[in-house]
Amino acid sequence: MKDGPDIARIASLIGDPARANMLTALMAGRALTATELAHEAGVTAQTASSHLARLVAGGLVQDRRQGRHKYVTLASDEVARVLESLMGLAAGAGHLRTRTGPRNAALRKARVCYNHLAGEMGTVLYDRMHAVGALATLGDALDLTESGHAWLGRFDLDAAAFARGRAPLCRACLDWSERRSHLGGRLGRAVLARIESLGWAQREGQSRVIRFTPDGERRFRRLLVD
Amino acid sequence: MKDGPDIARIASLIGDPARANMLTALMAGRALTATELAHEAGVTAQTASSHLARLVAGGLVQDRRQGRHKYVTLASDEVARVLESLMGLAAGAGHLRTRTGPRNAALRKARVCYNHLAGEMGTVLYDRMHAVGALATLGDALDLTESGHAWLGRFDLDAAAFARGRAPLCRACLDWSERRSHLGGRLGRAVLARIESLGWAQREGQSRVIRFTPDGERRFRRLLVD
DNA sequence: GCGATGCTTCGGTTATGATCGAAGCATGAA
DNA sequence: TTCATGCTTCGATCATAACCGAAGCATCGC
Repeated sequence: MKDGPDIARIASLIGDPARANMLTALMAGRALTATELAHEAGVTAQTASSHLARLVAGGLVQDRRQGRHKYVTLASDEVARVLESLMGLAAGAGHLRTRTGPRNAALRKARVCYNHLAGEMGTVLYDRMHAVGALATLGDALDLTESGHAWLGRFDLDAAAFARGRAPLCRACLDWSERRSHLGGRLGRAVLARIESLGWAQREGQSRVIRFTPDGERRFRRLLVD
Repeated sequence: MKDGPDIARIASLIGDPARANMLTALMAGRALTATELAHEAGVTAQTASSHLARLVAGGLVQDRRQGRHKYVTLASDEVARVLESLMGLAAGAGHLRTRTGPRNAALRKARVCYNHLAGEMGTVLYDRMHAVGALATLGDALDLTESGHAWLGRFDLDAAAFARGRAPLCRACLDWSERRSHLGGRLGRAVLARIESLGWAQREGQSRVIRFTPDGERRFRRLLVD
């Protein structure tokens, strides 16, 4: 009756529609200002302010003041993963908020999950890296293997260059549309950044959609199978 | 602003303290009756009835009538995993509902997560099976390898005997106390059942705690390292 | 048949919190 | 300085839903 962590506390935080909209918007990985989030949630600046105060107190988001702006981001990758898994449940229960349309198809194809690549393209990458032995799971710690370091050369990425931070280098993140894992962590972020800097794909407006160019997708897929 | 599944819908379901208590109680894996759940939640039978109706409608639990009783279980392993990950967030935010005590230590050591073994003992099993190559991850699909089938012989378990069901045979489930994966899925359930039938451990009362006997723990650990 | 038990429906009370208008307080620009 | 912008605090309104008492309806045991 009273063992374990207080699950209701944070669930009720996510359970309010306005706050859920804010959190969903923050899944795009960008830092957003308080007024931008108010707009996303469809409420006035005053109410958004109180919502944000609660989210900060609950440890779900972080805020950073810069001049007269207040920039807000998700507090951690773990928060993003919980949100993603909740989306999986909601989608499975058949309660999509939007009818399936072209916009939704694009979301399923490729989108940003906090700061890394998700959707079909994300899982393809993850699966391939596993198949060639670039990734190895030991316990829950997903690790980049020796050959994985070399393999990353195709992307002109040097894993050794990443400073050792507290956040894990690799992270398996469950994808709500594909129902499988994709690559998260600092490496996931780096790969996405690389794809963008190569001009293979770019984020669409303020949404989570990542739009690959036809040529970009071809190059990306070829890089995987070679 | 309005893409993706309706996350607030289910989060608000979990967000009510009474319902959260019910769901936490159901994490023990047993089917509970409506009145038992009312007691767990600390509310009267009437209010529990309406809460349960909501949980069923939301797809979080399943109910089965038997005589004049109503037996309730979690709807799926996925629900259990989401709850477990929410506990991880809540625990990380430092908002445990109970002060750390002997009861809590037992919970961290070994407990049941829906229907499989969690806590330190669960992660030890998972790590070991990975280390000896009994488990392999391919994409998100965790799989039992050839050698894994043989390895299971130590437990007198024959994976081939499990009927092929819709639920995956193996499942990595994130542990809120250990912050790592443990073994879920039908195999996880079978292993726990085996441990119990061997008398190595048993569930404690109505809680989630699994109490190993000194001898049982010794045998279990020896089986892993041999 | 009878009473007891388990669950549900109905009605009404109450508390929580989501919301906004208006005013206050910073910061940055002119 | 003065004005505009971004955010917060205060106060009040209002809707939602959590809750229980009482009554209703099944099912079980006798």
